[in-house]
Amino acid sequence: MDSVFSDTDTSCDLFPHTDDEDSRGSVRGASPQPDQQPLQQKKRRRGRGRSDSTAQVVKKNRRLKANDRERNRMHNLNDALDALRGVLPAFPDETKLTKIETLRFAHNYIWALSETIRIADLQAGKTGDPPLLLSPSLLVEAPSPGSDGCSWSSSGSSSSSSPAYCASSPGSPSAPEDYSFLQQVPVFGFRSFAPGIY
DNA sequence: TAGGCCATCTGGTCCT
DNA sequence: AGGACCAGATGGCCTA
Repeated sequence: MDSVFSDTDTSCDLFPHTDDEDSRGSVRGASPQPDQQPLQQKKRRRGRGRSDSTAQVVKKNRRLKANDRERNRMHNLNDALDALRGVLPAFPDETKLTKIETLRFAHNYIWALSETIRIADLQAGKTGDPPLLLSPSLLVEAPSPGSDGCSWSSSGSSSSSSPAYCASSPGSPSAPEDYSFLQQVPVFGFRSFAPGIY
């Protein structure tokens, strides 16, 4: 009963007809423009139907092009988000992260990795040994750094300060040697590792 | 069935 | 002028 319009109800395709009444608002009705209606009425009163309709067609075409660009823009954004999901630790049975979860998880993951590097550097400084390489077991299924152009160096900006929305993050090791927060990722899954921002 | 997530449309604003 | 970016609105789909 519901779907009078299919899920792909892109009005671009469904409303090719150039109706004078301009089906705007009949379906969407998103933002009722109080100014628009009087304007149209004013134009209509002038009786220049032909030129006005061409203006409307031009306007409509511009809108359709803008819609298309906006759609592509959002698709690009989603592609970037998918790429980000791809470099995050993943598990087959884990459901796909939502957009906000992906961003939060990536943020916390980067923070955890930089913490690991910072701690390793600290330990290396104490012992005089060369800096420890990250054990693969620490970064469970983590992507190989730099394999996708990511710069992985700590670059001196080892901000150990977890951002405000990471304060309650499980990725806050209680002890300097405690790396378990990274290993917890597969244990508890992403959603526990991607805490809310609040 | 309610709520969350998502895609799309749309108008406004800023930038080139 | 046209494109990019943004935020609000809307409706569909899915899951608990």
